[in-house]
Amino acid sequence: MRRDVFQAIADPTRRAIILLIASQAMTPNAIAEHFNTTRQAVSKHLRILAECQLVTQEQTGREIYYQLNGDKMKEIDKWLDQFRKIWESRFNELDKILLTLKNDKK
Amino acid sequence: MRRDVFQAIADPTRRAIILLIASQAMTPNAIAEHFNTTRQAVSKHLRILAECQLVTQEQTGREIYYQLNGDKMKEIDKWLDQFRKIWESRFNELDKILLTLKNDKK
DNA sequence: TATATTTGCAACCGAACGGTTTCGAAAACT
DNA sequence: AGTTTTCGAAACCGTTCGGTTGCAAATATA
Repeated sequence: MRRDVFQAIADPTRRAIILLIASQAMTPNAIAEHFNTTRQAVSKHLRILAECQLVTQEQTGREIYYQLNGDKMKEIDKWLDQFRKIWESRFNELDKILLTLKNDKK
Repeated sequence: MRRDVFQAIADPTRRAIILLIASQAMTPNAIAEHFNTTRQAVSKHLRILAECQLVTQEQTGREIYYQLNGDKMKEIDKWLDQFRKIWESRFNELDKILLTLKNDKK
């Protein structure tokens, strides 16, 4: 299937699901109550989220609790890190210019 | 069109383009040289990236330089912030437990 | 045991996606 | 002026996506 985290968070419904279960594990039925779609559609989204390990399942009886996997969320954060360095270096360059202007004033 | 940042970064080629032009603005032809697709395919990706304002264009003559818009990248960072708070609070709870255990030891 | 609930899975459908090919417009070069 | 280069836009094609409907399996309840 080759699902990755970035494709998983591309869909707004899936992002809403992630936000919903971030603070508390929930069952598919409970999650589906928050959306205007069928339970099966939510189940499909959960399957995609599980495939890329963004959520983990925990079965108790016939109920399955879905929980957010924070570590996988950090993968996105890690990807953003590449650009933070660039932003930072750009800011430093701007900083140098501002410092130069300051020194020129004196 | 309804393009948003999350859909834009869902495609691996687009993420590669973003990384490529992050440090230096480039023309579509120059970008296309880095991929095994046609220039038109890259142009399509650039259009999508431009639609959600992840990249900005700057025309000089017949060449168009595409540049990454860092502010828009921060939108992703902002979205992640919601979860950082949750991670943090979870850590704090764990921290409390650990502290309690420590105190019990004494 | 019979019935209701919770869930995943398969089939189907219209829309969107990613790609190529083709074309036209504008700028640069000879 | 004629040619080359750079680029976006349109048409087309196969695949994937998000959704619904229907069904089967497993657990709980009467």
